[in-house]
Amino acid sequence: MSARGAQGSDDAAAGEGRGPHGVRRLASGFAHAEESPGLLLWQVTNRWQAAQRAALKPYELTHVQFVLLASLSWLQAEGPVTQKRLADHASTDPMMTSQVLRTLESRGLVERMPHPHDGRARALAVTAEGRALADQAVAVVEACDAAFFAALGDGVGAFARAMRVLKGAAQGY
Amino acid sequence: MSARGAQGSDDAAAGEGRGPHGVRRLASGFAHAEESPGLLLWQVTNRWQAAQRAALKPYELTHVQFVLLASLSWLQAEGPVTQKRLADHASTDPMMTSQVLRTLESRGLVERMPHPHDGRARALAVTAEGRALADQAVAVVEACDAAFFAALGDGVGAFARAMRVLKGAAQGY
DNA sequence: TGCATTTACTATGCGCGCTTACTATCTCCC
DNA sequence: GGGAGATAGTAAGCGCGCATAGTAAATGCA
Repeated sequence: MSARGAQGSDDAAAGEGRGPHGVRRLASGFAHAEESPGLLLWQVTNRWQAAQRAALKPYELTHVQFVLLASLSWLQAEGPVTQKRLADHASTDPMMTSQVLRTLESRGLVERMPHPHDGRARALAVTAEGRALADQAVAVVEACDAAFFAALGDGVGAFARAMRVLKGAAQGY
Repeated sequence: MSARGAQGSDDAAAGEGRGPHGVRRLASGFAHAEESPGLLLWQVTNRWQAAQRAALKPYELTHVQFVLLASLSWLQAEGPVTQKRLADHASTDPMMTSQVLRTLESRGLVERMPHPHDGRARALAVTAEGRALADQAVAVVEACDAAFFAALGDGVGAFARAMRVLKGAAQGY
């Protein structure tokens, strides 16, 4: 990429070691947006999504489509799965879940049948084709994930733990 | 990658500490999507964005609009800022940067003048109103950020370090 | 039993994040 | 000087992520 050097110099000089937990400054006129944990989180996730997108491209699946397909494969062993249950498990928005599932249905990867006991709900099922695709995709996604987090080395365990803490803390929103 | 025996009967039990870097399994029939680092990263970021959205709502700013506005405030002390320079600094997509800046321009928060030395480029500037809004927003965003990462306690330093490692590693995409 | 509340799902709309394709300008190099 | 390639920016379009609002069916409670 282009001006890595120039940017790196002023960024690093200004942003480094300000305080124990990233105390940043709000000067009289402008903010030092810089590298807050949240900003880093956002930027890294964007990169991660780009990596996932690239890995899933051969299968014509988006990241969310893959997550829902794989989650459904996992869940459906325990009986009929509703859209809400799937959305809860995957932490996806119910509205988006509905929309993505209809896309997957139109591609013949899942089925959305009426629920046996609840007239409002749908009973979801992965088709044979969907299952086969998910099996392939899982492999490349896990390889992609491993490559992405390889830079952390042994630190990936601590990282995942921190993520679970944050996820749990943010639950109460 | 590593072929492993059948795993897991249930979510929580099965997902815990499998190996140094999250070796998960692809069983005969279904994937154990579970809690991979990447999935956690994605879910946590969605929560963080929701928190930011809520914090910025009173100012009628989205997260990206805020980032670009604040970044521009920070950058423009060093001379004329082009859209590309801003996009590089904020790690945002150039296309989206263009679009968001025009939104900010229509609200009178930034100006997009012709660049003095480059006929292709734009010289960006924050208006007085934009600067005032950014100053207010920075405060609430930082408070929001602090609250979000408070659950990590002292671990936030290690977390930010890990994020920088991942960001650097993902640079080579 | 009858009615209010809750719940599962869907329609619409906005903004992000990115892809592809295009114009206009700048820069390099002959 | 002049052409080739790189670079700054924009147009159109797709899918996620969510807010708002609405329908229909299930549940709770008198």
